[in-house]
Amino acid sequence: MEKRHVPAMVKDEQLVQKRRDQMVKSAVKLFQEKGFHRTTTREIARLSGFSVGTLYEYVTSKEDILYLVCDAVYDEVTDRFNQLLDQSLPAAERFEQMVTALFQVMDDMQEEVLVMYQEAKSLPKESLSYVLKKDESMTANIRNVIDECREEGYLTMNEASARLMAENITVKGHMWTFRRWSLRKHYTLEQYTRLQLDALLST
Amino acid sequence: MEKRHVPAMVKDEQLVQKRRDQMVKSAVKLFQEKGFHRTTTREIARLSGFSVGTLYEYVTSKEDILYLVCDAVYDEVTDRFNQLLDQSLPAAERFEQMVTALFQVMDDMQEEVLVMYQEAKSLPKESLSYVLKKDESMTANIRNVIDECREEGYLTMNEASARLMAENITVKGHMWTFRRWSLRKHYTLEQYTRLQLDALLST
Amino acid sequence: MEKRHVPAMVKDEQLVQKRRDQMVKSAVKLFQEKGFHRTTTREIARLSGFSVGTLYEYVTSKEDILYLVCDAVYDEVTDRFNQLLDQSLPAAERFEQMVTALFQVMDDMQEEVLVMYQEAKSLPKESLSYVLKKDESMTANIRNVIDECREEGYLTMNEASARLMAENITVKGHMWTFRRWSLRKHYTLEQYTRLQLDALLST
Amino acid sequence: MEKRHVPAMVKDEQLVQKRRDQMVKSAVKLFQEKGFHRTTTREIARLSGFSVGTLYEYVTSKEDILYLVCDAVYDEVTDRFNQLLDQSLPAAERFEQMVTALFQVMDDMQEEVLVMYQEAKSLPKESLSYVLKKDESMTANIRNVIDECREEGYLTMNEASARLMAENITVKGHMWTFRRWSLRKHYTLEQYTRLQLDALLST
DNA sequence: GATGAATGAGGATTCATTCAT
DNA sequence: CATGAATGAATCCTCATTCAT
Repeated sequence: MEKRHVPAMVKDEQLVQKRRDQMVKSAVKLFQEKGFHRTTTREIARLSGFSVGTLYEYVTSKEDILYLVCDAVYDEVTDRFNQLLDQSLPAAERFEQMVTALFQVMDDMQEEVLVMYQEAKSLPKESLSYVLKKDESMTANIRNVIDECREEGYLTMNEASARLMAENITVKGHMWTFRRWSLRKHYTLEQYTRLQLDALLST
Repeated sequence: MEKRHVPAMVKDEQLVQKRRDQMVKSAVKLFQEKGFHRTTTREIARLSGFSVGTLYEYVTSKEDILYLVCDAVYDEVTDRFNQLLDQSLPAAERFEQMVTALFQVMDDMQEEVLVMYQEAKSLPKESLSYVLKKDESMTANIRNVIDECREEGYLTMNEASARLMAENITVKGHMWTFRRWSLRKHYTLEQYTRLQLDALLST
Repeated sequence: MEKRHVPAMVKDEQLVQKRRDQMVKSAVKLFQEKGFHRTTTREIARLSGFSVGTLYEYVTSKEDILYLVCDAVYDEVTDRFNQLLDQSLPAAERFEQMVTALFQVMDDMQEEVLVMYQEAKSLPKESLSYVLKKDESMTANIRNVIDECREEGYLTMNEASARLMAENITVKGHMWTFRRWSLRKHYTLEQYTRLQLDALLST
Repeated sequence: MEKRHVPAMVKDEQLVQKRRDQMVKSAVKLFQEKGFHRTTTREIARLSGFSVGTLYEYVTSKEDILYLVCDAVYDEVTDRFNQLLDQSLPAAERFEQMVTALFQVMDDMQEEVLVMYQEAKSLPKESLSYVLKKDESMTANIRNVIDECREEGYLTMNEASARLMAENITVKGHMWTFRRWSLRKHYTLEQYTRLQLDALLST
């Protein structure tokens, strides 16, 4: 999936990457505290360690920053998730591992995921659909594991159920972040993972 | 649960209710299109059929409007949900009915629920916790049905699982609205309901 | 000096007078607390015990109220002042009595005088010059006493000095209100009066 | 006396000073014409030669501007006053010189002093008391000259009378501005000064 | 005569974006 | 490349005044 190109005035690619990383880091923190709309470009620049003028050398608009944030968060989520997966395991363990990994990543990246969840709607249409595609691709990965489990006979369910299970797992991951005000009161991550696995596998 | 009092300049309670209803209706529409922050008080007033000045006779701030929206949406969700429930059914049917009812309400009130979901975070702290309490109480209702099913032996699971199931059902309801871009492509409401029920009951 | 006519919708002259008295009383209190510009017509109406609508039955604009306030204050100042004067006294005593009376009235009507002093500048031109005329007439009264004292040989000074002495006395009266933050720290009204009399008469 | 710090967004201190000088100059003119409340920030910005946005780079609120005006006026009054004083003169001349200097400054800075006089009450409490302190310090300066004259035997009066004389002189200075509508009709500055000196010294 | 709901022009303030240095 | 001062459109909210009941 090709990324949406975000034009920069500065040519040095390395520098562009570095500055944008700083911006994303600051933006995540600020968006989390005050939301996208209540955060000013000045604040993002200041926290990033440079001036507004500089910020606009690396980005065309405030919305670009939000896009970069969403993009970066999704990339890191995907990376971490993939790193936790071990392709060689047998079906039963693959499934458990996959869910555990997903929830672990969501736990590690709570703030970032939450920000993306709550602010993505402010993206311009095109960027939004790019982000949704990333989500779909993540769900597709989950779906793959499910399908492999089905092929190995570990899970028995039809097409439609498998697809929905993938969606359900994605959402169960997300809800660990967006309903944390409720869930953390009653479960640790391990308990949450265990119980959701039980529910999914109807033990 | 006591509502947060929203002061009005106008004394006539009937009129206050009427005008606020108009405002809420307009606000839902506009918030859905452009989000809370991109919607102006003028637009809300115009769409409601009166002037900004009048709007501020019924509300203290823009945030009040958001609060009224969230409050109204939750009230209607709860009302409709309760109206669809039939206390006299046997356990198995009660459970199905409850889930079906919830999803039905979510489907009927997609826009409203979605707006509340996406904009509630812009509420001032106090109003936000009021809204969260409403959510908790809704989940508690679901939990009650689950507990009755457990008492009747229709469902067997421990405390922790029951609690989580309630949360899961709530979220499965919500996700029908916030993931509709994905779910509608593959399922009708009926299919979605059937499949989620199957998943919940591990048929 | 003919008063500026302030038109009213209501015909009953008695009622007009009564309502305006209420308004003036409320307005003085509010103007003193928050100044003319920060006081709203709604507040004046409420404190007067009737509605904004009613207020505008007795007055054409907010500025009218300020005019009524200034007018009323000046009238009462003049009344009280005159009542304290005893025309039959000999020169020396007349002078002391006049100054004492003036200061006494200023002390009694601090708030009112201060409000008039600080807000009169917000009057429309015409009303302002009416108020200034009242001030001139008050100073002229003082001047008369001075002139009588000169005629009786109690005071010896030329025309220009006499005129200025009248202005000085007027201002010494006013300053007891507008510099009260400083003067009250060091003098009682009696001390202030005594010392100013000494200064005027160069004892 | 430490000034109240007025924060600016712009870092360049020189520029801040320059822009604030422009603002103060424009504000004095506008406040004089229409008063603080009837003057808009836009007008001040326009007359200063920049935009509203720029204005708010140098000031936090409209009240800040009023504070800057009062502060600047008092500083200039004090400066000019001190420059006109000659410490080396003998008592009698010192006194005359001081009063003459004060009245001269008041005459030179009529508009500014008047504005400060009429609008200071709109300052927030803290700024107001700062301005009052400046006034006290000015009066204290006058008092010093009086005390020196007493020590040199040129003036004989007790403590309380000396203090009041200082207040009286201050007010006689101010009244040349706030009663100019009356005083200018009858006196030139020189006449006014001469007559007030006579009155003070009971010639 | 009294009421108070409705109006909308007006005002203070913010902030994304630009551009000269 | 970096800076940060300048811009002004946009936005929330207020309040004097009106007018239908």
